[in-house]
Amino acid sequence: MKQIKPTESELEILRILWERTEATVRDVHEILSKTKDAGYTTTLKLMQIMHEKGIVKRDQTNKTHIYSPLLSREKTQKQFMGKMIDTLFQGSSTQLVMQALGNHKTSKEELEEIQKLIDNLKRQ
Amino acid sequence: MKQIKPTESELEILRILWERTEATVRDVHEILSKTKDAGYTTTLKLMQIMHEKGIVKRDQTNKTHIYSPLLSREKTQKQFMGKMIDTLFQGSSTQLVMQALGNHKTSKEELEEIQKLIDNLKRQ
DNA sequence: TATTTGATACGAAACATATCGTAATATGAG
DNA sequence: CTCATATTACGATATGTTTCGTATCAAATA
Repeated sequence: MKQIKPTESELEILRILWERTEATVRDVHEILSKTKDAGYTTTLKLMQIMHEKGIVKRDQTNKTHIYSPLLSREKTQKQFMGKMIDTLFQGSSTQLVMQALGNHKTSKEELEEIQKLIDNLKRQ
Repeated sequence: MKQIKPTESELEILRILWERTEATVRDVHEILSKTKDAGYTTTLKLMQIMHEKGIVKRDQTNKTHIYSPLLSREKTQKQFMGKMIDTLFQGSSTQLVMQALGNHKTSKEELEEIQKLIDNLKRQ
């Protein structure tokens, strides 16, 4: 089993691809350049590398290639969460949850949604 | 405000320092080498770099230096969680919590502890 | 005191990541 | 068809991370 671990920059690109399911380099670059200051070829190169690594696939029937993610958001979330829980939360996902809830303002509605989930989990 | 972001290897060392509040290079290396295959000087160098970066402080009154963390576990947790929520969970800590709860087995006691926290939060 | 042992310091090498300049190429406008 | 433009490809550079060999030094010990 191979563990592909996207880098920081790759994650930024993946985030965009996850949102729109597919995009060209220009699309991605346009969005990226709103918050980040890098040239077009930089984004291109990154996406080419991601393709080599198997992080994204691309349709190159047309001159302008269209990229889409091969790693699912869920799988990637799990992967990073696992690492995080191990090294930062002493293996306890509960600690992580407490941290997350304690430090970020969460609306009443969201809290209730979480409660519902917990009730379900307890029932098993 | 400077953002010190420990690397992967640095986190592994920090984890050990957080657990024992202080340790020598040998201590750290001993523990590390149980799970990782690297030479003593590698660990030493890493800890020296961490010192330069201000991630750890060291008492060098004796020949054998004693290291301790300068970054708190809590602060580091927050930092990484923040990044994670942004890039992987669309800014929603709730989504992260749901993921964490859904994917890892959590005991009934822990679930109740979380519920207590939620009740408190809702009361505010 | 001379030797061994265990520690730090230093520098180099091997990788990986991020950035970008330039070249090649296809497409569409005139 | 020719030219301008948008795109990909390629390669080089800069920077950061990880690894380790060798040198140096201090303390214990024989």
